[in-house]
Amino acid sequence: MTAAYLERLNPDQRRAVEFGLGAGNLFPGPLLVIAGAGSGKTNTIAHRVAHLLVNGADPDRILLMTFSRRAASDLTRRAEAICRQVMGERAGILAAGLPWAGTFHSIGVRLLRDYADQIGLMPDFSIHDREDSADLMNLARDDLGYSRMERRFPTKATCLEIYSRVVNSGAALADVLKEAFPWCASWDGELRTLFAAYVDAKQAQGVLDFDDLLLYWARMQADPGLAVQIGARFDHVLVDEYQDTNRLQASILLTMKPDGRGLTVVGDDAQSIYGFRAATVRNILGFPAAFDPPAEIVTLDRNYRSTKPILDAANAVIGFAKERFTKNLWTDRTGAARPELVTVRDDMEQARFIATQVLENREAGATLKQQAVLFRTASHSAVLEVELTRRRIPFVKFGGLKFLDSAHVKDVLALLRFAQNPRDLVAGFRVMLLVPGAGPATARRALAVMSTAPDPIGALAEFPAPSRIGEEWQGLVALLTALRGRASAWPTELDIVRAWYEPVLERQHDDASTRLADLLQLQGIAAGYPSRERFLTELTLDPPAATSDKSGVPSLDNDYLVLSTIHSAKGQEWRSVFLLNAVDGCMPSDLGTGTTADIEEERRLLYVAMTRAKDSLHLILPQRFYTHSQRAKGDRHVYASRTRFIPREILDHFDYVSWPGCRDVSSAVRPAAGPRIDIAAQMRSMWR
DNA sequence: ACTCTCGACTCCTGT
DNA sequence: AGTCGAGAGT
Repeated sequence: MTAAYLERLNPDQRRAVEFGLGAGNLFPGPLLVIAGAGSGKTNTIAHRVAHLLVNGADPDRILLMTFSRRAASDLTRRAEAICRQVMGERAGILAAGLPWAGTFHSIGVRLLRDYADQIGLMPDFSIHDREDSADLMNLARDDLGYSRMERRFPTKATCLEIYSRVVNSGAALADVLKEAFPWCASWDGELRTLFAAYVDAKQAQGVLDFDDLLLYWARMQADPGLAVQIGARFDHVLVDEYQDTNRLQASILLTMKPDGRGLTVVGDDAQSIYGFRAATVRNILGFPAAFDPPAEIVTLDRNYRSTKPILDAANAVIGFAKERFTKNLWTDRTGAARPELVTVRDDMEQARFIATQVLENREAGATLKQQAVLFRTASHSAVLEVELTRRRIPFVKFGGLKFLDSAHVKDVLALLRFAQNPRDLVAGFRVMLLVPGAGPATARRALAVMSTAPDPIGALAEFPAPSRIGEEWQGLVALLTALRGRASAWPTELDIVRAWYEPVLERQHDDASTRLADLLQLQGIAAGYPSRERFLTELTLDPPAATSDKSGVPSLDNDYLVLSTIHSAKGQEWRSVFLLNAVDGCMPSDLGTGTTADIEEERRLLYVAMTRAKDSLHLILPQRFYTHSQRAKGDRHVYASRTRFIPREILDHFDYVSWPGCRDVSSAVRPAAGPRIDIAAQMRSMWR
């Protein structure tokens, strides 16, 4: 069968698709595909999956792990489309899609629920997200008395970060402290005790955190019997974005397919940007040598996305990177425009420049959706968001604070989770504090009673709440009993949850009506899931990524500008890209410039941002920007300089302009925008 | 003993 | 916007 669909690929892509699959051989050795930015990576993986299926692979026995659920469904859809073209009617075998496509974490959950019995785990465990985990860490921290130390003990978030890093990197606590958290090194012993208590608490409550999903999976596979069993479920294992996996994920992979047969990993070491999550570029750099004979390497270095001047500039930036697979992307997309370094006075001007430019682009024929504004840190876009709202330019923001982070949404989810798992202390705590008159002490006592009772909700009904607490306590008990007894079906049970919660909302927030709208939106999302447990699990693992401006979520067919953190922009592309704050202190962020590795990661981050652009790229350099909340005496500004990743030697890859160009004369006379001194603050401080 | 309220302080990236 | 600690209030 001469396959027409293979003709569309370039020779390297074709090699990656066909590797090891000739002449009835269905179980090829390990393959590493180094896929540069814009090199048709997704297309290539989709073709490889399709090629496997066309050659008779069983879709139920293909494990496809990606970085996000969206990437998984993208790939599945494309592979299906190719199969339909090639196989016509016979593609019916793909009716169920690829059942084992998802993120490491979501696959982990499914396997753990399957094998729960054999590893002593309750199959209906609940999953804590980052903040729940931090809250539980805090409970343990309080119990141990660490919150009342003479010297301040690390915050709950820091404790969790340290714990997480130890787990994901497989390093010793002492080493992690020394390298990444030197200011906490003296707490070594206490932290160890704390982590032990944290683990005990999770187990007593039937709760797993994100890290556990990988850790339990890895431990499960450390058992030779189970490793073989699980490995044998899959003929092919494909992993995307391999540069952003950590040690734990690599060990899972290697124990599942020790000889590498059927194993394909794809990634780009130049785009490794999740080191802070313990991802290590070592995984991809060391992949070939993990096998004997070593894995085959295919490099995709032809870029189909960007014009030559943009690509040249990006190559120049990454050219300074310390260590990588040698590869320089090339393209035959011509184009005259070099990327622009645009100097503006401050972040107000930056916002004005972008709004103006975006509208100009639209006049010239680019839709808003074909343009994006990228930034290092979610808060960097605040001024721009105001400006866009003022000019009525619709936008959707990816990254940063999310829908699920707002207190009222978390309250409702905590209610559902507590009903689902009454031993979940974090959920219980949160729920009980909603009742007026109930504080931490009451909640603790009630939860203590529940934790030992065979029927926790029943025990809660018996619990003698202090008399100052009125009927609302009984109302909560009634609600939980109803949810526990499945008094109403999913998702209508959210109606009774909302009925109970609305008065709480009114009492606690001034803007209750906006928040109520969010809850209705949550209910809409809930309707998309078949059951409460699926809803809770999948929402935790795959939360909605975007927040939009206050005017509500633009529906998908509307045109809107994309604002995104660079991290969330991974894998995407736009005709025109603007990068905010391309200055030192933002790129690299002055928070994480401790080690060389940190700096190198920031360099790759800039590279990722630049390679999102197809036709036009603007890097904005505010001459100064304001740092907020430093002093009560008024905001201060700092003078910024161009990011160190674009040194003088490579400046000839850019055009250097300042904005507003033609209004220079008037700006020489007019006072600078933004407060130079905060007189209002001085007035206030006269009387204090 | 416990809850509530207020002001000061901190905010990077995310499965 | 949320967290944390101090101090007032019941």
